[in-house]
Amino acid sequence: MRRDNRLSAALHVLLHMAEEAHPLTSGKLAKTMMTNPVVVRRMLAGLRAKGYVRSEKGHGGGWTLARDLEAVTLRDIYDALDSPSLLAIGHRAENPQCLIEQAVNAVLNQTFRDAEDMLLSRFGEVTLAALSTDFHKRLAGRQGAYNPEAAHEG
Amino acid sequence: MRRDNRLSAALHVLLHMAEEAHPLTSGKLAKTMMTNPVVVRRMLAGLRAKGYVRSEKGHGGGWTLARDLEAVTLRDIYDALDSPSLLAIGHRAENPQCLIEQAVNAVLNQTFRDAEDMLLSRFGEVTLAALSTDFHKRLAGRQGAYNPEAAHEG
DNA sequence: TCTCATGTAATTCTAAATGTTACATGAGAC
DNA sequence: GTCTCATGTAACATTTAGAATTACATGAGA
Repeated sequence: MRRDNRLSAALHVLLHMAEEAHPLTSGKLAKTMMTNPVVVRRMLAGLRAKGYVRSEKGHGGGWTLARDLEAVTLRDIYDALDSPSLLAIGHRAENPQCLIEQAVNAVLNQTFRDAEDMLLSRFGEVTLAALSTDFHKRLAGRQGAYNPEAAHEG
Repeated sequence: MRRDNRLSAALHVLLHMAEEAHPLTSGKLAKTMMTNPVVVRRMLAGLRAKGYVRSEKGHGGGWTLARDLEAVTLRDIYDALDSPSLLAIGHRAENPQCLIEQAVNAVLNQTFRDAEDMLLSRFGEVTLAALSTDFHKRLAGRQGAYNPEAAHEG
């Protein structure tokens, strides 16, 4: 099954924005993400609607963070992306007449619910600030300055 | 995201087989599952390879269970279906040069791994016998005899 | 040898993410 | 004002993997 990358992509974009003082254009971000500007705009539109980022048109325009990194969790971003489904497996009919199917669904549903709850609560525990701290630790380990161009070569 | 139904479908089929003393044809099972005989055969081929079911050709042929219900867990079936991916979300590059992407992946990977482990260990705890018991409880509650035809009407 | 059922390859259908094109809108720069 | 830059968005194309279908070979009774 194909996997939805939007959460990963959104976090990546947000942290890049956090490293820059000026607005970043969707074109620039798209190059960073090796994707298309429209894909970036589409994704960020959801975050803007929830107030996590701002966008401005015209010269010098682009995207900027609208919130403190401490104030935003992965859960917030996940929700802003319209809560894409987390699990790749499921079952056939939601309200089957067949009692066997009901028994199967009962077990699977409970298990799936628990797994989703676990994922969401984990997401709620991690802030963008924590991710940023981790990034800067890695950066210090490399003893290099931040260079978004070089970071995405090859 | 579209969800993979094979685990649910396989469990459903296996429990139907458990209720019948004679072999069930893929055509009959397909009608039960409102799907196509080839889909059923393809799915059951994986289970047969692992020894959970048997198939026989010709008159009176079809599919039968090859193991005790107590001896098979949902995990066994999941593995026999070739371990379809459990999570619908993921990330972009597995070994990104970008340190931001690395930081993002580190958090997401750990979370995803934990969720998958939880699902698999849950699957390992539930036997087909437990599902069957649940089914028979529901059946007793309905005070009806088992009737696979009626169970899948409408 | 006829029929039934599986075995399996090849093809098509489908849904959802992803990617692309095209063009309208609005904000500076000049 | 108008040119350029950048977002906003609709419409369309591509991709991917599961699901469904078609077609035919194989083998086991009746």
